[in-house]
Amino acid sequence: MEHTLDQDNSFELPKVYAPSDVEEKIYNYWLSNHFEQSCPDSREPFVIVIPPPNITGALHMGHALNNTLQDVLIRYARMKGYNALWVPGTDHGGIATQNVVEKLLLKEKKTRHDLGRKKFLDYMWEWRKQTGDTILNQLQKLGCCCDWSRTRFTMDEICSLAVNKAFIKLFNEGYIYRGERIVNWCPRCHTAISDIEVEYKEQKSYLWFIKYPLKNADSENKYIVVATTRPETMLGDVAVSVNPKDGRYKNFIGRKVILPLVNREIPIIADELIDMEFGTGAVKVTPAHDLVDFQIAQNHKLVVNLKVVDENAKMINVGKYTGLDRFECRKQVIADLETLGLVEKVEDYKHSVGFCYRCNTVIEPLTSDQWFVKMDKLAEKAIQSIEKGEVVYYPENWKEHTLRWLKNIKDWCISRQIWWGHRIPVWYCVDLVKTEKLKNLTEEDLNNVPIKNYIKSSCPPIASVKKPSKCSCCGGTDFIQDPDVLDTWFSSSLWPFSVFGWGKEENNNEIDKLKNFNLELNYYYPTRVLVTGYEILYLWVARMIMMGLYFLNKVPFSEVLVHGIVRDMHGKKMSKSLGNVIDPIEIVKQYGTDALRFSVVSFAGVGKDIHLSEESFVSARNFMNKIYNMTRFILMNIEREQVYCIKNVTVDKMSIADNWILSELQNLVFSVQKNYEKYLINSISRDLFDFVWFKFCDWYIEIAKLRLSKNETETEKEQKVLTMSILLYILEQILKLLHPMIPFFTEHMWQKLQKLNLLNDKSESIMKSVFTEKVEIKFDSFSAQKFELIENIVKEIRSLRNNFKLQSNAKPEIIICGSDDVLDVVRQYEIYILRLGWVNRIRYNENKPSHSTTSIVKINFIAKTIELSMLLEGMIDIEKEKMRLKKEFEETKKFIVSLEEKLANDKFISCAPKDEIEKIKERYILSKESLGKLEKFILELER
RNA sequence: GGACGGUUGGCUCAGCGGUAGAGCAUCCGGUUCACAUCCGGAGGGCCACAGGUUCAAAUCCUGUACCGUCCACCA
Repeated sequence: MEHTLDQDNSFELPKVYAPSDVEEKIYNYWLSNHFEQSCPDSREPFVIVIPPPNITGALHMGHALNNTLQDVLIRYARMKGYNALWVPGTDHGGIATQNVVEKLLLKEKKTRHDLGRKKFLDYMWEWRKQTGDTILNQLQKLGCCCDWSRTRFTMDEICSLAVNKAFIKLFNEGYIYRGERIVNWCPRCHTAISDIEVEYKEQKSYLWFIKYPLKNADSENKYIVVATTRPETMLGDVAVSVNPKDGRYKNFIGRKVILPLVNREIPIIADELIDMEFGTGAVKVTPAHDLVDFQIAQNHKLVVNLKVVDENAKMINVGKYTGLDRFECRKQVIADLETLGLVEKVEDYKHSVGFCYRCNTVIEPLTSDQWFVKMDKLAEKAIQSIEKGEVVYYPENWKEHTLRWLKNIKDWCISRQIWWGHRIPVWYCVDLVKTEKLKNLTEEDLNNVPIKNYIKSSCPPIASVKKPSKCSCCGGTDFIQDPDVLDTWFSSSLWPFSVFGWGKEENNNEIDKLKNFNLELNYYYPTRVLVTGYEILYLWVARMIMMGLYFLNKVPFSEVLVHGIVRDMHGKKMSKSLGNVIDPIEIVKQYGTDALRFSVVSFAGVGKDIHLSEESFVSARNFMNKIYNMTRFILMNIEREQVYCIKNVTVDKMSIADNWILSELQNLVFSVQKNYEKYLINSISRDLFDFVWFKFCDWYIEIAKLRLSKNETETEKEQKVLTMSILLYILEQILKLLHPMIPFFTEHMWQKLQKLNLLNDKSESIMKSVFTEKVEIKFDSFSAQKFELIENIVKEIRSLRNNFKLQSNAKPEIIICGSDDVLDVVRQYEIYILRLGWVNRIRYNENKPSHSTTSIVKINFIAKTIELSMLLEGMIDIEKEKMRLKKEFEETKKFIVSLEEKLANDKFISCAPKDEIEKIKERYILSKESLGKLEKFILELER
């Protein structure tokens, strides 16, 4: 087993960083040292449970985003001294998974019914063994430091214990009931699904106005006209309903109509639920296929289960229409009604239609016997907790959304008529008489017979994992288990504690592994933060809160970090059918894992969707190369016999550049910590990018080169050691700061530096290093401020060079005029300007010759200006110079006017904060000074 | 029907009460001993629109438009 990484002792690195060469090695190094593992100790835990991906899943950008964020948080927490644990695992994925496997079977021209329940499940388990861990392996490629020794699966032994325990407890305490209700039925998946699993989409359709002939029609009123979008369901109508307040229909209430095509007599009733504005104000009531109609029919004690569409979406109980597909039947019904002259009109109509979120088939609402969880009391507890702030949402607005949903919660249909899942632990006492007829059937066959047909309806069902020994009601000893399985989200809702072995008590001796689970549950639960996209906030997150509170009396996590959805550049959700998918694995191949992670994290504003294209990753890839070369440069300048450490760095020997970069580092370190607390990961990545590239590389390293190249005198040697020590210190800090986002690169470099004994922090792996909360080198912040002088002068020189199209190798002379205090600093650090401005010589306080161009450089921190002239023999066009200066003169003048207005404004002086007024005053002085100088230059040119 | 979010340079986004920022793209110039996946410079925005609050508004409030999302018993 490989416990260390091979790193040679050389200070040289190849010219281009090749992530693919090192990533896998590094990941194996982590694994073999178990750095990602956690066990309870005296530290405070920081726990995340992964939103378990479906076993059918292949890593997509959404996973990349979701898991990178979690990995960043876990790595940061670990460096901050928490006992960090990230629990990985997968979800069995109920319907979705069964669909996938059924499709595979179909290729062999078989259905699940051909195999039968047992064989089919064997087949599924085998399939899951083969491919179910694909996505977890892909997470490893992403660099995720989950504790793999704790990998769970919602259908493994440990999680199943929790599922059974939870169901039985809820059942015995009266939260679970069975009842005939309208459910959302998917005719393709052949199961009920819950309300939130239905996806509504706008559809273009028609609104048909159908005349229902009145019984005992009078001359005035022959018909009542109803409007419907689903004419085929009229065959199952049990009434026509109007609003009791509707004047138009006052005389109709209580009368009867003859339902066309079936010639059934149905009443006209009045119900408040009817919207008078809609259609004709009269509505057909089809209780078996519409939720509202079901309620109305119940209110009026009408038949509620007159089903005309069956579980296959075929018509039943409707004479000649029986057996037709529902949409086929619609056409027939309309045709027949037209023949009878009963279609008054047809209007174009847009309305939303429910689709199965798993297979995109139009949902058929129908009455069915299902298991439900009573949600009101569970929700009430969750509402209180969220309102008390026991769970905090980032961003906050999801709190309100969740509360609103919880306050309007409906009972949760948890039974599914599929085979893949946790079989409902409920047993029915078998009616031997009824079963006599079924005697020759195997248990396999019994599964296909509605349980009503062979159970004793008088005996209550018993919730139990194992077959009960005796019926408490009739003493019978024959039982049959409910054939349905639980909604996949039922097991997911227990995830934050099922992964820690909640449910163990009942099975104490059965699984050795569970020995420590009580201890662990207490230590790790509740977890810290849940990271998820907003699309499963109700489906999953809210339910976890309810279950956590119910079973453990504690919310399962104190924070919810909500991120957005990954979309393409046109704002479309990425999907295979649209062909706009960007495969993270491809990006990894092309740009490296770190670049992928850094990109994704940079784009991910809290709660905001992110838009990606192939090009989105280029910038991060370039950044990786930049920091690679930055490291490479520093290593190139190492001298073996020297010792570099922060002890070599003393304030009195430091330059303004040293002080400046350390002060900038300090600001960075503070803001990074603050932003982690608010989960503003994208701000962190931006700040790091800016510091590293624009401050450290562009300025500090460039200046450091000066001192690194000189190595003769004792002072020079001392200066070189000091500079190298600072460079190495900052490099070390940059690596630590970046590590949570780009773990591979930073570990790679850490190992190298550690081996060369160049690090302050002696941790063997950067994963185990300690986050530096405050810069450990003392620096002088006043000196740091002075760096602005150098920066502004250099920028101005560069700008002038480009303006006058100077050859890149040309080294002009410049003249700088200003007050002594400023010039003292400039003189001291003249060498910086010579180098960065590519200037030959600087003269001070001399008169500028006519062949020069001049600019004003503003130095904000002391509110002074300096004059900067560049000598350009034969390159000056006096007229152009005048124009340039005049333009600047005018702009400055305008600006001064705006400042004067402010300062003359009494209200501004009395209302604005002091700092602000000071700032304006300084600006005013600065601009006045500039203006005077500009005027002088112009006059000189005109002479 | 309700609610939420977005609208900032050609593109992707940051800024969220005090003189408009970054990356990419564009243009100009570059083999100065880390990096052309680079270096230096430049152009480009009355911050969707209309009102209001404020000494001061891209930033707060109200309304409108467009885009996006979620929720609802749209028959």
